[in-house]
Amino acid sequence: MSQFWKPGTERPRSSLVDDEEGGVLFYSTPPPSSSYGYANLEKQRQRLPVFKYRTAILYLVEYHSTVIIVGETGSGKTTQIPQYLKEAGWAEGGRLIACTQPRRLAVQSVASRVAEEMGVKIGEEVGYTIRFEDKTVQGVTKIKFLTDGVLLREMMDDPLLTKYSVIMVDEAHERSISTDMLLGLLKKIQRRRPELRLIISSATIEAESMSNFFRTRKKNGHATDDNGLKMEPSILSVEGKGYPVEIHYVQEPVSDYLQSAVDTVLLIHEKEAVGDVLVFLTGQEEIDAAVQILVEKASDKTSHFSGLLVLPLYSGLSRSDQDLIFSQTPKGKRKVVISTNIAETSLTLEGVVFVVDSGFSKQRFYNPISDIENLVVAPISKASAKQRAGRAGRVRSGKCFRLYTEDYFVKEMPAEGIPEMQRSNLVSSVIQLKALGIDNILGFDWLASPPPESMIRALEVLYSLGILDEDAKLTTPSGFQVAEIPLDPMVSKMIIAADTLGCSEEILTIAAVLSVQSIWVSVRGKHKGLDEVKLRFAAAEGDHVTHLNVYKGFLQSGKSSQWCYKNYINYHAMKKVVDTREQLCRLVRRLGIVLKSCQGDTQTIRKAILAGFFSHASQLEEYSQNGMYKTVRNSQEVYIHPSSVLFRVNPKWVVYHSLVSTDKHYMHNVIAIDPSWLIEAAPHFYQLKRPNPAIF
DNA sequence: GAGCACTGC
Repeated sequence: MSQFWKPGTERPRSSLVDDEEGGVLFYSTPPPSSSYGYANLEKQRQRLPVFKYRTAILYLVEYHSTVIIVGETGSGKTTQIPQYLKEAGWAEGGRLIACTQPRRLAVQSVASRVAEEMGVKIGEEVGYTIRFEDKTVQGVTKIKFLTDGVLLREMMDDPLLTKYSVIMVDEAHERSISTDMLLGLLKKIQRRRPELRLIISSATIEAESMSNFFRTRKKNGHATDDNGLKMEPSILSVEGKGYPVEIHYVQEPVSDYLQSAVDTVLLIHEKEAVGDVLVFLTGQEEIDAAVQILVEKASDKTSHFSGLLVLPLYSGLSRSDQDLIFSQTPKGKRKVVISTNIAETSLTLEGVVFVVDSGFSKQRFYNPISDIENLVVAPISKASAKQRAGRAGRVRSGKCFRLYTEDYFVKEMPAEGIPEMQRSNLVSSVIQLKALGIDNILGFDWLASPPPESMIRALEVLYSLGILDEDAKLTTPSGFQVAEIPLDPMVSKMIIAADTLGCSEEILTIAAVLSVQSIWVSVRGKHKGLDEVKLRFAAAEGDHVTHLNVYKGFLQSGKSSQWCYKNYINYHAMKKVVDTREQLCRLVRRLGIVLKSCQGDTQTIRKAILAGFFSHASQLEEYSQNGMYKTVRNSQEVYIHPSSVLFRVNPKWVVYHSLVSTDKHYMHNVIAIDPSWLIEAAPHFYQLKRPNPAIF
């Protein structure tokens, strides 16, 4: 597969096998699937680095309860190991082989690749499951790809995951919350089901700590169980097939990595051979600034910088902007993509030969005391730096320019990032563990323990919502109902309250809208138009009711994309809202919730919202000139976000959906309320916090 | 009058 090509000529064909670890490949030309004969595919399979280890892997899986596979990008482990297992008989007798991925797109693309290699139709012998999409057939499917979140959900019906013979947890090094939870629970399952085999696949040598975690011994001290199965995890390394990447460091620390990144791109263009450039910065604002500087340079037709084609890449981009990034670089041009971390794991760009690494990314941090999540620009880990550099070695040997010193890399950069578990609000995780019968949350065997303060905060929130009782057990029925609904527990509580109040139709719409990023198109510099359009939908009660108006308008337009375009509404987001709402309706009906509309009674709707969000109440500061509010819970200074329809309206009392913290704490999605509803919705909470209700 | 790294059920 190691083909080279001259710029301007047709690019070599590539396939998804090149990329399973790195996420999803975007083809600039459609893959020539018709030319893949079976024999051809078989040869390709045998050329993958992992093929040499086929016998070893099968031997280890046979005799060890847990196998840890350290494999670099492009080793082929994700697509091949499930097939080896199937060929060795692990799917016989109605059993299933599972392979989990952190991302939905990866699940779909890996599954279709494996189905193609096996010459079967996707959804039959090889299937996949992601939320809202189950492409498996019971009794037929033998290899199943799924997100780790889906496997966690499956445990609620089948706690010991009895239908699986082998579970491969892929991308474990990413340490997402669901991967960490899954690993802790799988360890528990293995104690009850010693015959279950686990394969943990990771790109980094964190294998040692992973191995320690899974090291279990029988009480009698033997390292094997009665059937001779070794309890000691084994570790196997598989090399990748990336090309070498030359690493360059700066001599002196840089004071302005943005400027330095721009300078480096210009230098590469001047001195280096052909090949696209990928620059890692932290966020949209920074990226747009860097793009602008470079575009200005490139627009000077007389300078040789006119050969630069500069493009931004972040998740908020529209479809059409994303298409530009994955299109072929025009003849005589050098493509420069300036990206967030999205290009580190989720998306793979072809043709990158040079990487510029700022050494920073935006990371989420959670403060359990204030209950606020913050996005902070923070230094990346060595593991991330390595991953970023690897992006330069996909088509041929490349170069990575790190905008930090070698000394810093060696002596100061942390080896691994902080697991997400330790940087997040844990309300959803705690309720999920409770639903799985894990009573002692604080004593759970975590791969890395979250801060006790975060767990205590989560328990408090769930208790105040009436989801947990005094003994920290799920309440009946609402605790169990909330656990069944795959949404934030505060949103789920709102849905359950709507059942009693008779406005479930409206609240399900609101829940669906809150689960997408934003239903408005992102408009830089076009705020005026958006604001005017918003007035057409704006409700005096606030944003949630405004969302209902938009949803109604969308349905009345016949779900028209034209209508969305005219109204500054994100069509794809609205389609997702409709989808999600449908799924939620189906789910809550199963829980015995009756769909009913309150026919525009916005007071009832707001009361249902309060049932979940009473702890997010804020009061306008008296005599406040600048719209300052204080939260009722802890007198935190907050403001209504300018995107809200209640911005500058400043009702005396509001309830917000979430806080966004930048230079100020902004309340996102706000409704106006009557404070007496708070006591009505949560007497326990408000009596508890305010023994003297004189403030009302 | 301002801004959202990235996922997932």
